[in-house]
Amino acid sequence: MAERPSPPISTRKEPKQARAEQLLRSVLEAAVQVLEREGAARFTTARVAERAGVSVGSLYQYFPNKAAILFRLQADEWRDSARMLEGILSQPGPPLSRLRQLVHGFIASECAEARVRQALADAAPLYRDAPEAKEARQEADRLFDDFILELLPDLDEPEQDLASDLIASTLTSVGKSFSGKPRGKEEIERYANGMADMLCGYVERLNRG
Amino acid sequence: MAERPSPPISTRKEPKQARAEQLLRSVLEAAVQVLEREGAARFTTARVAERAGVSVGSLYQYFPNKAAILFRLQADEWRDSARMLEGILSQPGPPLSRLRQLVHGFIASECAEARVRQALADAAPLYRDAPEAKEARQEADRLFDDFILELLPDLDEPEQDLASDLIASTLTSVGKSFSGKPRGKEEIERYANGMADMLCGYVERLNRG
DNA sequence: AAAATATATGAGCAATCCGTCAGTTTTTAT
DNA sequence: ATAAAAACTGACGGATTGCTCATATATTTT
Repeated sequence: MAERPSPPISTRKEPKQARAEQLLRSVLEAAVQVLEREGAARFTTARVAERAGVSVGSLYQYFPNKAAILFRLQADEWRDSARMLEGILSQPGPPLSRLRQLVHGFIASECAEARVRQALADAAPLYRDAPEAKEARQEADRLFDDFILELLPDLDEPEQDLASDLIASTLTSVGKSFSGKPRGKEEIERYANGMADMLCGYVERLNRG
Repeated sequence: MAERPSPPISTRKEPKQARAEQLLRSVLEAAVQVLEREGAARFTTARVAERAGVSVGSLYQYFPNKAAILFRLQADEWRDSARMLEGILSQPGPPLSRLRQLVHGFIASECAEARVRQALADAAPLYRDAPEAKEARQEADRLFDDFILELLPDLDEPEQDLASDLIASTLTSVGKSFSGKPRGKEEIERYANGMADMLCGYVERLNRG
């Protein structure tokens, strides 16, 4: 029905010695570098291994296949997003101003490592349909839904869901599209402000009825 | 600096006989089918040729490389978008109601052939950085900017540009993200309404000052 | 120190894919 | 009918890539 036969992505073996952990770190770091410098199309296990100063065989002891490396990088970023959401959710202040914070945070983090994110998105078909992907998103999704609940407390559930989808998509996809070209610092600021205006306006409108 | 060495994408030869035109049509049709049924990863010149009932060599007489086929499909869709924009621009009626039309049109067309669009987006790295890509977008971009001018006549140019970027990105990227999963008919309607509310609210807010 | 376990290596296999080109067939021009 | 031009064919070269496995090294345990 979908893209590729959906490769197994779970991790293969846990490192039990210190050098193994170091190796794993090297591989992940090298993976990021290869993505950034060479792009998704030239992202190769051989190249990652070479850049990490490690043999391909070693790499395959801790990752069952190429997709697993990419998935791991993406999952780590989803975790970071979840942490950011947590931070903003736990802070005091009016919900709308925290929505603004969220927008700025998302856009900033997207632009900060734009090339890696772009390459990771280009490689998405390799891990997108894996069952592990849904699970990995869940934490961030749940936190975001909590936030929406706080932003739109008086709405029916179906309308809440719709707004949640819409706002989340806007944050992630529009951010990605914006970070496609390299941007200056104050350009980023202005864009984030515009997007925050748009989303806050939408939330206010929904709350008014 | 970027992804692939950016392959040449211009068309190779014009068909001068009727059967050649037919062949070209067969290839393009087959290309769409391969994208839809097999996805971007399995999109191969050999497979396209086979499905078109044609030899690879014939295919390469009218397309210089694989990317050119994909680019052609994408360019065709951009042309379709431009036509839709033209249609909406030439109609009478208040600008905001036409923005709503635009939203519904974009979302509907994205959902109608979701699988092909998705696959085409997955393959984007192959043609994205080609110089022809910018040119192919231009018509639709220009028309959209005209529309923004009509929606936000009293804004300074930098703010107009920002709004244009933001609204265009929302239309395209959010639409794509929404059509990622298969959707029911009235679900699409509701989503388009939500997005139209959001964008119209934003435009009103900008016009108010 | 010796055995057992964990880790690392990298040559090489199997699969795939893009694109070419020498040769054939069809259409058009003369 | 003959020649020239256009279109079509598909086997094949060259290149890349994902991943394995027999072997070697390092670490821990006994």
